Amino acid sequence: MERLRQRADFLAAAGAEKAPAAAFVLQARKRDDDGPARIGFTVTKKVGTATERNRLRRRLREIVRLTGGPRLRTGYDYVLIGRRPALGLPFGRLAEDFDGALRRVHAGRAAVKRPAIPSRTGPRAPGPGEQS
RNA sequence: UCAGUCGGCUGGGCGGCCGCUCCGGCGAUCACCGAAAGGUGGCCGGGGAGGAAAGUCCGGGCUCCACGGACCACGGUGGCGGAUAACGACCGGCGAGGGCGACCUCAGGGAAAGUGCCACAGAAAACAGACCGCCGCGGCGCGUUGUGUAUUGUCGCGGCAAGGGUGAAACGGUGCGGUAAGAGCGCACCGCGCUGACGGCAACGUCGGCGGCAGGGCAAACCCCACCGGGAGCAAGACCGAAUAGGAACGGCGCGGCGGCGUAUCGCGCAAGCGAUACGUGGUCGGGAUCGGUUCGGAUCCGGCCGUUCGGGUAGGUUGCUUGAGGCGCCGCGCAAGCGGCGUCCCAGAGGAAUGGCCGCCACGCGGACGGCGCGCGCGCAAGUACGCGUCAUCCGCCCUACAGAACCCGGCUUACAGGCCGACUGAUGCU
Repeated sequence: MERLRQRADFLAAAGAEKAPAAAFVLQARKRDDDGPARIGFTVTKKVGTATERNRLRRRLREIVRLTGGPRLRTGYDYVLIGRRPALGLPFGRLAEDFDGALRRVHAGRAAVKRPAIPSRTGPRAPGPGEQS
């Protein structure tokens, strides 16, 4: 699994599809090439101390390694932004949330050419395009 | 046995499955990403967080920059000795205070160089002075049958600072003598100042002599004195090095505007033709510089485009990057901090940042239940029994571990921390 390292890649992913969950926010961006899927992690200082940030990033990384592997699409950059609840939630729950977020992110990409989204009198938050 | 003081160590163990990172070896010489520099990818073996890695409060190494010296400014330190690469930290003495004690805590140059401050309270806060008060004398009154004395009130003059009260602090303290009352006025002890001898490297201590006491506190208010101190930091620094913009050199094609003619190509059109672009040709108008030159006129160059090369340098990459005032063991020196010698070991090196995720068993700890034993105590004639404490065994549950994550490296300090272990010492009490 290739990791995102460059700041520019993170900034590019920040403007793409987002899928928030209790413990994290998943971002996904389609690149122009067909290279392998890459993933990066963002855990800010707001989350907690250095020990807590390390632990949070390691749990997220493990979820991606165990459950994400075959589901990540080639040519995509993913970014997981860690949130504080990820420290306490059970591991199985985190895996389910990641699975759901991945589906929403891919579906949102498919519906990206819809002009119908302003017509929906719905949520102004950049939430998921569908309810799961 | 109980109570306590000080110091040190430790910071769960074993196993299973799946991963991460670094090093070495083998394999491949290939594939992928990138413009390049460079990076990623296989198999085997080995290494992989802390006592605080933290705060970044001091000190050093290392790197770059600056640099003749002195003074000033600014900052720091402040009894003495030792140790060190260095320090305000460390070790051992010294002083003051607290504790029965082991020991703990605190301040540590100068207040007779100067300035400033001392709130509130209090009469008075620094230079002496006197609110209540104490004492004497005088006048008037009270008292007395009268006079005097004693007592007492009030006014005036004078002496005093013992007592009261205020305060963080009140012009040395306590006691005795002394006195009208008092006062270092006199004496003893303590304190203070000066001084001598002895001990100690020294800070200082011990003993003695002299002085009747002069000099309130704050220097963490300014200040004075002595000593120390260049600045910035691994995002330091070194090397490699895009795109874009800008710089330099070389080469090539072209002077610029306007209209004319010719040729070629393209578009539209059946065609004639029209339009656009490029090249050639000559006409007219025109900016700057240089050259030879009397002017006219002429020549070259610039302002334009294209290509190649070079240097600086951004993103990015590589390095610095872990062998070091290093760890461990033994011996020697030292009360100690620490120093020396010998032997031995290599012990994390990430970089949007590895050292992890899930699980099983065990140990430790905490809570609960029940039972056994011991002790205390209540009830009871007694058997016995309620309650509390300690301990042991079984079962169940909880935490399934505290504080916390290297970022160039060391020496200290400070702060956080579930628990466990060890040693030295002190005071009570019991037994021998």
